[in-house]
Order: sequence, then C-alpha cells, then structure tokens
Amino acid sequence: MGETLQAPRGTRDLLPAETGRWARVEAALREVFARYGYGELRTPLFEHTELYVRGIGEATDIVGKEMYTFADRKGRSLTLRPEGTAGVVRAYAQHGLGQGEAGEAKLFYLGPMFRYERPQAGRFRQFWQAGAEAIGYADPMADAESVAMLVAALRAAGLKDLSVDVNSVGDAETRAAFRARLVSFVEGWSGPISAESRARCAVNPLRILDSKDPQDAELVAAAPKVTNHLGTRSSAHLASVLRHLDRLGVPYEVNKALVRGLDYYTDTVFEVLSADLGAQSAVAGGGRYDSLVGQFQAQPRPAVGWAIGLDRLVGLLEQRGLMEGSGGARAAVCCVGSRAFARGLALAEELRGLGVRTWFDPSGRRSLKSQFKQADAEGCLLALVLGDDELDRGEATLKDMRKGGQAPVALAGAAAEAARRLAGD
RNA sequence: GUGGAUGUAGCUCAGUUGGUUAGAGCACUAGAUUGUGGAUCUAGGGGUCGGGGGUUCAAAUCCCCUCAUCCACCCCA
Repeated sequence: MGETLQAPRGTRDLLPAETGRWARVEAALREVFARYGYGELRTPLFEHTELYVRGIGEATDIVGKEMYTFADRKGRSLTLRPEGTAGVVRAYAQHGLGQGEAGEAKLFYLGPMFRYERPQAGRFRQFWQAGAEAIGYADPMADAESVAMLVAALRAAGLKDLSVDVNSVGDAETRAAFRARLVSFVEGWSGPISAESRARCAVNPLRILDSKDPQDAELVAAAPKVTNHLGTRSSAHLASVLRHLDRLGVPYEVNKALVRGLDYYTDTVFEVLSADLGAQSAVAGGGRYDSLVGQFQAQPRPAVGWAIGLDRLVGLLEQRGLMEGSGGARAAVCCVGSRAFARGLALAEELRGLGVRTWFDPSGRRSLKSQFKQADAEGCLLALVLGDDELDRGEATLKDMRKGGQAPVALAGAAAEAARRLAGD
C-alpha cells in the first residue's frame, strides 16, 4: 500500500483464481464461433484516430470524450481501440477479405478495448469484448443467424436464462426522416425535459429515446418511435428477421425504446440485458450496419454483428454460481531432508513429464506436515513421500490422500505407478 | 465530467467522546504428534492506520489537500 504502485485507474489484474474461469468462457465462445463458420481476426490494439472518428461517428460519446488518443513520435494521432467493429471493417477492406460477388466474410475477435470513462460496477477503462461480424450479407436471415449465434454463445459460456431485446432503427433514409420528425417534436414539446436531452437534440437526437432521466419520462412516452415510422423496406426487413427468430426458437422481445449509441447501426439492433448487473446492464449488443463498410472501400457492403462484454458475462456467471473452480494439482511430492528434496525435484519433474499436474515445494524448507497440508489444499489425490529411509532402500512411499493408506513403491517406477493410479480413477 | 459512500495485516473487518506498546477472524510459519494432511489447542511472523499537510501536550480518530476504490448520473459491452 502507500507507495507501492497500483494498476492504473479502471484497469485490473485478473488473478490466477479467476483466469481459469475466463479461459473456459473464452474456449466456449471460440467453439461456438467455429461452429458457425467464423474465423478469428486479430487487429491492432491501436489504430489511426480517423478510423474511429469516421466509423463510430463524431457525435457519439465514445469519440467525443471517451477515447485514449495520443500522438506518436512522428506526430500521428493514434487511438487505443474503444470497440472492435471499426478495426475489423478496416482490415476487411485492407486485405480484401470478402469472398465472391457479395464480398462475404464471417469474422470474430476477442480482446481488450479501452474507453476513458469513470469506473463503475461492470465498467472498466480496459475491458474485454468478444465480437462477431458477418460482412456482405443483406438478407434478414443473416440478422437472425447472428442473433441465434449470440444466444448460443452466451449459453455455451454458461448463461441460462436470457432474452434478446430487438428493434429496428431503420435504414439511412428512414433515419434521416425520423430524425427530423423527432427533432421537430422535441422542439415543439412544452412539457418537462432534462438539460441533457435538450443538448442531445442537436447532436444525437435518437438517444433522447432511451433517456433514464425521470424528467424525460413524459417526453419519451409521447415521442414518436422509429419502429413506427419505418419505410416499407425496413419494416419488411424487421418482420422477416422476427419470423426467422420465431422459427429458430430464439427467445426475444421487441423493444421499441432500444436505440444504440454508435452511429453506424441501420435497421436491426439488439441487446442482451441482465438486471443482476446493476446500472451497466448490457451483457451484449449489436446490430446491422449497412453503410459502414462503404466508408472504407469503394464497394459498400451490408453487415451484421455484435459484441459480448466479457467482464460483465464472467461477473454474471460468477454471481450466479455457474462457474466451477479450476482443478489444481493431482499429485504431490513431499520430502524430508535435503538429499530427499533434491531427489524429489527430479521425481516431480518425471511425473510432470508423464502429464501429471504435480505439486512440489522447491523452497525445501517446509515441514512434512505443512507440505501435506498444501497438497491437500491443492486437491492432490495422492502423494509420493521421500525421506532418508526411502532413499536408502531405493523406494518412495505412495500415499492415498483420499483414503489415507500408504505403501512403499520402487523409486525407479514410482512416477509411472502414480500416473497409472491417477489414470485409473 | 457531476454527486454520494469508503480507504486500518495477504483477505474480511473491529477500534467507544482524540490518550500511552493498534486488535480479531481467515490465511501463513512452527510446536503439541522427535517423518504424515483435511479437526483442535498453543506460540510466532506480518501494519510508516492510502499519501501529504495542519490543529493538539497527544491523531487510526478532528480539519484541509491529494490519490484510489465502490455506487449512482452519464455512457455502453
């Protein structure tokens, strides 16, 4: 404490007790991505600032006040990635990843993102996301498949009860028209309105719709909803997505108040929420973004994707007791005396060579009693005991940590015998 | 960026209106059991009381500043 250095604000160390759980969640997600035919893309942790300004939108909070932006030694403006989609789209365009006429590609990523926000429950400055992007797919089936994969991924990770909130924010034209309609409605509004919402009216009016300020409750209730003003194409698209979701048995609810904070979304948007997460209730979110790819290459491509907040997902699983602890060592080598410790080190190594998770105390200082205590805490099923007596007879004592019995075994074959016994269980 | 709460041992926390060597439980080490764990008992190690400044004969305790954590606003995964 005191003078000892701490991790920077909003960052955290994931300790050995938790990393095992994270690894299992990540493995489950990777398995689902593979099942749906998505390939992993690893993009840089930082990109040219311009990528995010153009891609996410200048008016968004992320770009406006949450980015870690810095100049490198040559004065270029770089930014730690605040989200994954923009980088994926950039890499897609740069490497011509699209297949065939439609430029199809299914890509996933998993890694840390960075946003300069005030830390809070479920909110960190460095946080982890796993995301999937299907580029080159315009059909509503792609939206449905993407949502189905999200549900499969969350279930594979261990989340049991979940439902997806779905909505449509319309295509570019509907959005522009609706934006104008909403702005004029708000300008003509004579009831109560929060200062924030008044300010948002000029920069990002859609966000007024999901204001949580009680002052805005009346306004939000009375305001027009995008969903009710969709163009023919957009409403047909939404209806088709919902039909496919019904057929797939994906649990969802239409939420007309759902509006996402990134500018690039068009038509379908969706979120998975959990009341158990406190104020930061979104576990995952995503949607369609048909006009983003065209900003980075001549050929525009439709796309759908989402991202899961891993910190929140893991937190939820831990909270609900849905995660098992990771397995510790299975065998221990316990020694008495310096000669025995030296031989024990080699014996432990031999066991590890046979693939056995082995606990050994290389300090050589602890009492036998303490060594057994540790071995027990590690969950060892058996222990090999070495002392001067055993060494002189060319033996080791093989002890069953569960039943308590023990018997001598030839030192030369002790590791193999222990491995055989463990495999037999 | 705004508001509220909180910082005492590795962890969870006591510490009465300021009073002398700052405590408990868990964990750790050792002993009881001269080489045998998961129970018990005993002993021990471990703290510049987040940091800095101030008030006072005296500060973990009161005041100011600062850093950090938690919660909410905001934002989003």
